[in-house]
Amino acid sequence: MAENYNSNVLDLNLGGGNNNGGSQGQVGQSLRPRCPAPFLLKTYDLLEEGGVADGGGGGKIVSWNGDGSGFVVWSPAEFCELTLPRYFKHNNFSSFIRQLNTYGFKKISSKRWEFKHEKFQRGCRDMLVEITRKKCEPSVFPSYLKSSSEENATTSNSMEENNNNSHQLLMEENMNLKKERLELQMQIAEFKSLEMKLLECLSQVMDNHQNKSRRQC
Amino acid sequence: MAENYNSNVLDLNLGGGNNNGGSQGQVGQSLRPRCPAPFLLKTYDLLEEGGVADGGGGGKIVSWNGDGSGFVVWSPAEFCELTLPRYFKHNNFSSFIRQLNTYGFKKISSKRWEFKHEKFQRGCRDMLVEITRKKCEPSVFPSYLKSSSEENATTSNSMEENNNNSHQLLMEENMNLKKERLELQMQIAEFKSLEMKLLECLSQVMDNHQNKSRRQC
DNA sequence: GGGAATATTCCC
DNA sequence: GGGAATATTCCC
Repeated sequence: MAENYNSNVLDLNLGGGNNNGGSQGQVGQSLRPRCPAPFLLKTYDLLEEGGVADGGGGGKIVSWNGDGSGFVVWSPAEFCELTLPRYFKHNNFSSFIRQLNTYGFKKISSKRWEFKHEKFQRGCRDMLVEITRKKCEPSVFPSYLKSSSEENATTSNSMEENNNNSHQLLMEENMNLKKERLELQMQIAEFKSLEMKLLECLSQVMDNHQNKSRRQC
Repeated sequence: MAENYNSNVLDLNLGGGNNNGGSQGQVGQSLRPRCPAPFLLKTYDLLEEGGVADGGGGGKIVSWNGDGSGFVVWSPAEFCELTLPRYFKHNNFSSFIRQLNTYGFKKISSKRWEFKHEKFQRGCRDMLVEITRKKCEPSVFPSYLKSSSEENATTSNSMEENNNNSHQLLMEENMNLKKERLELQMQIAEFKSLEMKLLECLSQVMDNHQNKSRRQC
């Protein structure tokens, strides 16, 4: 039994905020949260417990796959009805899938509901801390931000009434630019910290190398 | 009875996304959502129903205030235990309060849990659509950003002639921001190339190291 | 799959 | 009270 999660889908205090990182730019791979996201812990524990052992019919509802490198939802219907509500505040398969995607899991079979994540493996609960939510890292900016940089031409026709409007637009663009600037500055901060770490690493490796060479003389 | 919301706190499909506005920049008050936020509807309906009529002891749990201009949670404990879970996915008073604040309600008594919102009144369910989530409209930027955005605040007194002037200033600031952006982007490009070189260097050193070790065996 | 809105939680 | 992270939902 695992009534430790949601008794009645209430009394739960694991849900939202995670004391991860606070307000620190949080560099891609560098800073590591202290504890895994609640979603990951719940999903892991749910597997350790077999979802709910069995759905009454004797068949498994959900389990690790053969080599523990992923997991399979054998019975989506029972999974939704019996398993999900005991761990989460819903019983929708799609919400569960949405979370899997958010954390970078991949569906690896078209024939059954099997999912994998490099850092989500049987016996490796400690590794969960390595899994982070996908953030929009590569092209940092929301789609609506991209436009503003190129189309400020404002094909103004009716100048009169266009005044207020264009002012509004300018203000908006301005705001977006500032937001963008902040994001760029944060990226730069991250690069700086990354560079520092790389240099440190390099110097350690070289030190290490030298020491060994010396010892062998 | 109002088991129409959360039977077992599940089966609920009203929760999250609201088909309001789509992806349209959504300027302050202009675009009006077609339907009120789920939170507002639930809170309104919960009042129409008296929370759960009474808590068994005969006393009201929650109700409109005298003139219907606000509402009072008479018994927070019962409200959490009995009312909240029937309408929401939780039983935490603080989460309920957080939502009230998000939608701009005000606590109007230090002696009891009474809340008001101009557009939240008994008999005016249609008015709920006017209530919007507080977004970070006024000072969009995190505190540490404010500096630059306010330096040009132009404490506008003489509105008339200030129009053109502020427009001019905005354009200028805009231009500067774009220039700045370009510079930041170039810095980032450099960092990327630097990172690449460092990583390459590191890998060479390590290769080198390995080879030597091997040779010395 | 993933963007984006709302909901819930945690923390100041 | 409100900022910000995670969760849940809706929609493309």
